[in-house]
Amino acid sequence: MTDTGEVYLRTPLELQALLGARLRSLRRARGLDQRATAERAGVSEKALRNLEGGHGSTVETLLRTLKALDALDGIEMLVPEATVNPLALLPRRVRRPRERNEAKP
Amino acid sequence: MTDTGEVYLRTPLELQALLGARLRSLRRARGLDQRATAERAGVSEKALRNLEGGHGSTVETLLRTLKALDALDGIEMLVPEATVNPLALLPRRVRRPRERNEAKP
DNA sequence: TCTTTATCGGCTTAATTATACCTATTATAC
DNA sequence: GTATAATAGGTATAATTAAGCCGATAAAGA
Repeated sequence: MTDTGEVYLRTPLELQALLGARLRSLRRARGLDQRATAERAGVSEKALRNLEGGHGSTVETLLRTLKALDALDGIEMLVPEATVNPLALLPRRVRRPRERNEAKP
Repeated sequence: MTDTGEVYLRTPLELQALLGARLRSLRRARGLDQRATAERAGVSEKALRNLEGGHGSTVETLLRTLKALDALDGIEMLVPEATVNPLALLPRRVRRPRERNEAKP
């Protein structure tokens, strides 16, 4: 991050690498090794290695790992409930994207 | 979340659904539709629908979407740099998991 | 009513990831 | 030096996801 505190990385590859590195640090801060963490998360050690190494992973593997590391609260901050009124910041939008009901097959 | 502010969902499926719902709210708060968001993210509309619907997704799709929504700062909070000294909280661990160097192929 | 827009879900094929297993490397313990 | 533990990375197969299509549904506007 820059000295202003923003994430400056751009490519998906760099972002994955950053996320993985952070997860690894968090795991170590918890005093857990990959084997124990993978077992708690219910994923394979290889999947955890790929996640930590930034070599491709699924959202499910990520969430399972976060839970195993007791870091689920991070989701709240990652994507907080949007309490912002969508209408408040729509200069160019004419019609408001309405809430859709279930589509009946 | 409970009134104490914690995430109470358990299963990976529920977590994916929550994450997807949050992303959808965030997208709407930005005044974007799925088509424009998918285009900005560089993913297919189907992949974005799966992500928002909690129907399985990859970390790459997640990160691309977050970037398209200008929500990358959330990563900082999701998994902050672990400045905690691992040795400080290792009651049962005998040896410290050392930093490994690159493995030479 | 008819049209347009946004979303949804199914489908097929291609690409990616998960799993299980293996060997190699590094650091620590003995 | 040897043994052990933790991590890295390769491979083959199975499972999952992405992409690109398609038609359907619901809401809003003309």
